[in-house]
Amino acid sequence: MSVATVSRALNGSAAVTARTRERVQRAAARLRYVPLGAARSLVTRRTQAIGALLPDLFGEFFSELIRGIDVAARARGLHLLVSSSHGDADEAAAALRAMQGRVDGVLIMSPHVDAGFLKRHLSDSLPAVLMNSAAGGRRFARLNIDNHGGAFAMTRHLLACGHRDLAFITGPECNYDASERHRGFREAVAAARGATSRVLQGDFNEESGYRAGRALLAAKKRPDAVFAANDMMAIGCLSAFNEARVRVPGDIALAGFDDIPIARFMHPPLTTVWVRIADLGQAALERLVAQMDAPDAPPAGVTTLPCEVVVRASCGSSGRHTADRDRAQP
Amino acid sequence: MSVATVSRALNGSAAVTARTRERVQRAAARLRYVPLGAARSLVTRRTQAIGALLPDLFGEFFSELIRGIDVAARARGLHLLVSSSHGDADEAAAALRAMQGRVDGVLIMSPHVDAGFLKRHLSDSLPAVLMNSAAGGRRFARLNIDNHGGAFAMTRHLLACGHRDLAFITGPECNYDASERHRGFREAVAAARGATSRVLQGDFNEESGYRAGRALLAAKKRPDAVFAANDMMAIGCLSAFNEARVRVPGDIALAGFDDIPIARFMHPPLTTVWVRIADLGQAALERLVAQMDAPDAPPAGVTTLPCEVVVRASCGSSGRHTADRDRAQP
DNA sequence: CTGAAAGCGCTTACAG
DNA sequence: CTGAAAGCGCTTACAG
Repeated sequence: MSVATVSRALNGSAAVTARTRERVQRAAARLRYVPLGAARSLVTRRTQAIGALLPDLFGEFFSELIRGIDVAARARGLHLLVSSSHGDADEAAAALRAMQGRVDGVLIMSPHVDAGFLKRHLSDSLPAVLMNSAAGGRRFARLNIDNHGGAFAMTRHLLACGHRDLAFITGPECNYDASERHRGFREAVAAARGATSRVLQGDFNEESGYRAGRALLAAKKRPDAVFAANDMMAIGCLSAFNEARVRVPGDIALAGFDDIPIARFMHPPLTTVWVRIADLGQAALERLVAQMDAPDAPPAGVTTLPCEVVVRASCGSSGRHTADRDRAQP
Repeated sequence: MSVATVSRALNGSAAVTARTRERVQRAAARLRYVPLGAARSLVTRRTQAIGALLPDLFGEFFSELIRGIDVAARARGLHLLVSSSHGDADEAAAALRAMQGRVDGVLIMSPHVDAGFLKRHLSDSLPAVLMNSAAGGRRFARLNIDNHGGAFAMTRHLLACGHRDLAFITGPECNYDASERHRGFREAVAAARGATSRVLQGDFNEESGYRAGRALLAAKKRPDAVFAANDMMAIGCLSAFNEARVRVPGDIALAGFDDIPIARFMHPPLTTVWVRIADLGQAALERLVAQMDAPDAPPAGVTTLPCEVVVRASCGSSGRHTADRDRAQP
């Protein structure tokens, strides 16, 4: 039996008798034969792998995101190559270059990425989808969370609860999500009469939220409500308040962003903006696959995934309420 | 200039003049040429990639673990292929088979894996390292957390705090970490005079901890202390206690396991067992690389990483204390 | 130090 | 339906 026949049998070609296919499969199973990916890729020009370039892996946000990508990738028989934790643009560039020629497409989420960066480091022929990125232009498909809308809605919610003196804990500078969330906050405050606000710098980690919380407690006048640009910082901030016996929401209201799985288990359960993180990963992968299948199709443009305010106990009452414990796990 | 020379220049072969190398590199940069991984792999028999087979990706444990693996892999120029979320042994087997021929080695952490499974689905020639696995035998290197020792030490700590009526929330059945932690608890209780215990079934997710907490509150007699087999469940349990206005540690002490980054930000901060999760991933990768470099070396045996009880506020005082807020982030 | 040539293990027209 | 043969893009002895 020739290698050609074996190849056809294993790859499900129609031009093989059932008997032959079966014999081949049996033998392959017995010998635990697995075709060498490299050889196959060399001739098919497909690696059956996609790459994910991520900024970092701290916290539940990224485990959710990777999970969404992984599930969608496996459903399509694609392998997932991850690369993360690059502190600067050079490391991100190296990671991106190293992926080239090893993957059929890349998913990119990185604060260091802008149009020029991509032009320099990304082959024109490699399909790519940007997640939560300011850059993109016409060349790249983009998938964004509605950071601005979510932050705007949450700020409106805080105002509707009667809070007037608001504080915002920002994410890292130059981070697109962070700046969009900040913008949503700013605009909602500007549109409200009699509302004042202050801003504290954070970096999306718990520790920076904790520090911001301490700083707010030390201020001459404490705010009515604190809106942290993500849940991790809100949790850090909550920890500072709890430590100081400042009651939430009795003394200060507190809100986050992302609705990471743990948010509902806080004390008090955290009011936050629900982002379907895993869905973002999944949608991004599917967008990428579409691009890989039709490389000459027109660029896909920007898709924005909606967010939703999830009202729990940390902001005081506002009339509305969500029976959250009953909501299915994402 | 021949392709051979280009290849040598790009791969750092000594047999090339500096001038030639420079010309090649300049041209490669200008054309954004990246050697095709598949072709290179085919001839070198190295993919420069390693695979990580993980059971799931929920929560901070896995984001920490992947981070540790990723950092160590990048330091060695290796790509990281992840595969997770397989609900049963068949899916895990498919994932493992699909990786074969695409990676130079695999890191395996999966509750579905035992000696027979590995024998059936893993090529003899593929280096592999098992993390937190009961299986292994002589064929595989293993890297385990000292689950038993950590749980034993934590239970001793609870007893030293004066608690006598203990409850344990277990992890999923058939999970090695879970059963080892349970064993540590059981043995420490058995060795203590006058101590009683009860066990509640959990599955390592917050929700199951929450349910266990509710069940404990509904019991005729509440325990003095609850030891959850991981932090996620402890957090869920804490949420149930907080909701019911049961004070921790005033009314019931509570301890977890893993010391995920968020544990210290709970209210009260969670006493738990510190596991250097990222270090586990990193150590496993280094063990794997050693095996890849010396495939004929004798199998490495079992390494057990120590754990450490981190005393925070959730279990009441015991004399000892850890200045935890000051501990450097891992 | 450089080049010509073989060969890695597959897939896929092309014959038969 | 099956097989012989070319070729994918690299690396690496082997000559020169």
